[in-house]
Amino acid sequence: MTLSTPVAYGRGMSAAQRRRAGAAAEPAAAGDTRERLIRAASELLADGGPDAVTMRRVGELAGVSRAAPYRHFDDKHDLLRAVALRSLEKVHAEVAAELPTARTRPDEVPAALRRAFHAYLRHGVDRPEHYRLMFGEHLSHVDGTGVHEAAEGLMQLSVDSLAEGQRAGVVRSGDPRAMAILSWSALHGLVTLAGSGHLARKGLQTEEGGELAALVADLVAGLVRREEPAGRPESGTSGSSPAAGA
Amino acid sequence: MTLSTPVAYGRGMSAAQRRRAGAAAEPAAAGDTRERLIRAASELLADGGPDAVTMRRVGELAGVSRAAPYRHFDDKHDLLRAVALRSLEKVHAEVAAELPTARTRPDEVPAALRRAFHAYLRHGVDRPEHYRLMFGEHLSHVDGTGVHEAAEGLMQLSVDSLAEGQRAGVVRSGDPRAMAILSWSALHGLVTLAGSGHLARKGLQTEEGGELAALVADLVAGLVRREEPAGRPESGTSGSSPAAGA
DNA sequence: GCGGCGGTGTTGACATCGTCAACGTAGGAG
DNA sequence: CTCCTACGTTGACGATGTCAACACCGCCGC
Repeated sequence: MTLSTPVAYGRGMSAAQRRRAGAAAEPAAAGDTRERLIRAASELLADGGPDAVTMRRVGELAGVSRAAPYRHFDDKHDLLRAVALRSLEKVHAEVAAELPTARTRPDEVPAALRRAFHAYLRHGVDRPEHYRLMFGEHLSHVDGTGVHEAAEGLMQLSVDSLAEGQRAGVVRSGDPRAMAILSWSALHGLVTLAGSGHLARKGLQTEEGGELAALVADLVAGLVRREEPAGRPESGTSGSSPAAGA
Repeated sequence: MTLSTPVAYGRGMSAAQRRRAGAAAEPAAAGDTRERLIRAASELLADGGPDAVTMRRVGELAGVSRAAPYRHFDDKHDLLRAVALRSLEKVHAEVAAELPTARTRPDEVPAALRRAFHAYLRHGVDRPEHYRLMFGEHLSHVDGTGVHEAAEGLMQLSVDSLAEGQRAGVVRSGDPRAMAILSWSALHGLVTLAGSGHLARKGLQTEEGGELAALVADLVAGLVRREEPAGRPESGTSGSSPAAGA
């Protein structure tokens, strides 16, 4: 496929104007181009997969020329790293918003954990390309500057809430870090499996009731101390006994 | 880096002769070049990561020209798919060799599961690039022809042994498929985490005693019915209670 | 005021890559 | 013998990541 649209980079362009227009409010104007580059790369990634993310296209979508990104990022990897960090912050926020805290009533902890795990799963399944970017290829591979730390912070969320749950007496005893690693691992695996089509994917469409939801319920059930207060309808597929991972 | 070795493609070659020779019995000599191409790609992948796998280099390493691979594979993806399938077969064999069967004595089931899980982990950690190829990017992404099925077969191994363990009364009850999915997910996550450097990696050097080994022990402990017959020394890091996932 | 300077952006160019088309050859089928 | 098919080779094309060279613009010290 040959791209037929040459795209007018003309100096006139609208970049400058656009900057002026929406600049005022936020960190908008400062590093405006940089911001647009990240967003462009992110969009291309989501729409067309990793192969669609091309420095030229990123520049084009951001309204600059093909070499402009190199004024803001060392490298293509560097740009992708920025995208990954953006995504990690987002997941972090989404998960943290659901996680039980010291103020959560103890009997609501299991439900909170389910919601948090579910948020993680949903994020991974809804944005598979970003997920792969974060935890797949480039992260460990080349560099991890910042990404490692961000991922670490993400896991720390689990560690903290599990410890919290133990203090409240609703999470069973054990090294919370080991439990967090295993449960995060399981979530990670579920995202991968689901994204690969190995799992029925429909399970995630509604908040509850799907196959994935059932597996998450199993996972949580393995973490809590006894029986959860049955706040939810039967969780479909899964077996009867508490099944899942520390 | 400019490659300076032009490689002598001599017309003589031996491919045709070799084909005639072993054609009858197996796929042994048949597709000699094809075989070398796969191995070359595999080697390049292991040594230099995905970016090092280039059709030109693959051809060169296999002793043919840059376009020769296209006589055996549709595509670069097609070649990589063949490599992935090769790896999957290998993991399958390694895991299957350790997995408990109907002939395994019930009290040895936990140890067998530990060994099998460990074999999976070791494979993933030792050949990170191949692992990523199998379960990372290209699998779900573009095509999964054959790869999906192979991965499915891999998981079926777990399902079967869990069911077997249930029949022998040493694995707790529950839907074996759900348990297999969660435990495989956890393993997958552990491989990813370990390969990303999020985990201390040293744990895998010796068969037992490392952090990863401890996590595997936790995982298995969550699957078995009661207490395992304490065949192993204390497993370091992990908490006291059965921790891990179905 | 002004001269320089760093930040930002642009185009030109290069090596490399995946891939196709055209061509050559060698051995088996007719 | 001839033709066909399988296999391999080189030439070429478009696309890509990246660097070098150049242009603009706003800000600093003089």
